[in-house]
Amino acid sequence: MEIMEHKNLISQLTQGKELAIQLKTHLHPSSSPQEACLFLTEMIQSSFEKALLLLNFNSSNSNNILFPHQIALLEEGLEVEVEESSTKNKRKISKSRDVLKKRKLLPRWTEEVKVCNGTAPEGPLNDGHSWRKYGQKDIHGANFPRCYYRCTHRNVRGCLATKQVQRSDNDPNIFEVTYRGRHTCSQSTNLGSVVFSTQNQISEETNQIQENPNSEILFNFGENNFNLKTEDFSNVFLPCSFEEPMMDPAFIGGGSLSATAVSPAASDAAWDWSAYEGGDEGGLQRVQSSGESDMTEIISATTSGTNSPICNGHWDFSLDNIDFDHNFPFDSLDFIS
DNA sequence: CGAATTTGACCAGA
DNA sequence: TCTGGTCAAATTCG
Repeated sequence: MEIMEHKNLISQLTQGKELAIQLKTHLHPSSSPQEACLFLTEMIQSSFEKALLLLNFNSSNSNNILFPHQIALLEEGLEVEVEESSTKNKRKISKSRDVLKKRKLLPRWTEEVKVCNGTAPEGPLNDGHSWRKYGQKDIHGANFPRCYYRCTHRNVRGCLATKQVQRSDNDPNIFEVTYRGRHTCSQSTNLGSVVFSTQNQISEETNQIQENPNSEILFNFGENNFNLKTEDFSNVFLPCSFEEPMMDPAFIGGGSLSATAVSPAASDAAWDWSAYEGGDEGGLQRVQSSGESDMTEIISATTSGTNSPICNGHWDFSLDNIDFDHNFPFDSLDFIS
C-alpha cells in the first residue's frame, strides 16, 4: 500500500477512534445534549466511510495514490485523475464518465446575504474562500445580472466549488448566493463558519428550493456575535474547513464560545456588517474593530447538501457542553476531505 | 508581467 | 428556440 494512502487510512481510523472516545464522554447522563452526540456519530460515520473508501480503492488500484481532494471528488461521484507511480502517465478513473451530469448533481444550496452598510456590488461576502469570476449573465426577468464564480484553486486542486451571486429584485441590499459543490481545496482562509442568512436546500431531483425550517445559531465570540442560521451543524463545520488547523488556540481560548438557537425572525440583524467595508469582488474586508480580539475573523460559510438528524427541530446547542480545548480536537480533523 | 475580470460565443437542456 | 451555465480571448489591474 502506498504511504500516502496508508497514512490517510490510519488517520481516518484514528480519528474514528478518538471521536468514539469523545462520544463516550458525552453519553454521560449529565453531559452534553443529544445533538452533540449525534454530531459526533456523524463524524465517526464519515471517518469510517472514508477509510472504507480508501480500502476499496486500494483493492482495485493497488498502485495508485489518492490525495484528499481526490477522495472528496470520488465521494462526489466525480472523475479524478491519478498519476500512476510507475509510468508517470496520467489516466482517468471515474465513477461516471458524464462529468457534466455529475456536476449538475453537486450539492447546491442558497443563501440570502443582506448588506446593510456600504456597497457590495457583486459577490457580496467574503465567505473565507477565494473565488474567481468566470461569467456574468443577464437573467430573464431579473433586474440584476447573475455573476458566476468558481474556486480560484480549481485548476490546481481540482476544486469544483462554484457560486452564483445575484442581487435580489425585491431588495437590492440582498444578494442571493447559490453555492454548488463542496470545496476540496482546503483553502478556507479563515477559521470556522459563518452563514449570514437563510439557507435553502435545493432539491437535486425537483430542483425546487426547500424552505429551511431550521434555526439560527448565534455565535458569541467575546464581544462579537455571529448569527448563524444552519440546517445542519455538520454542514457548518464542513470537512474542508478543517483541513487546515481550524481553531487557533487564541481563538479557542479567547472567548466564551457558545452557540444558542435564536428565533429565525431575528435573522438578519445580528451580524454587524458595519464592521466591514467594501473589499475584493465587492466583498467585505475585515476591520479590526477592537484591536485586541481575534474574534472578528470571518469564518467561512460552508455547507453541504446532506440532511442531518441533528438539524431537525431547533438546535439548542451550547458549546459549554463541548470542551473544544480538550475533547473536540478540531485541529486534528484534517482527515476529512 | 502574471493574475483577475470582462464579455461575447458556445453548448446543453427544457 | 430560448435560457442558463461555462468557456476563452481580450482587456484591465496590481
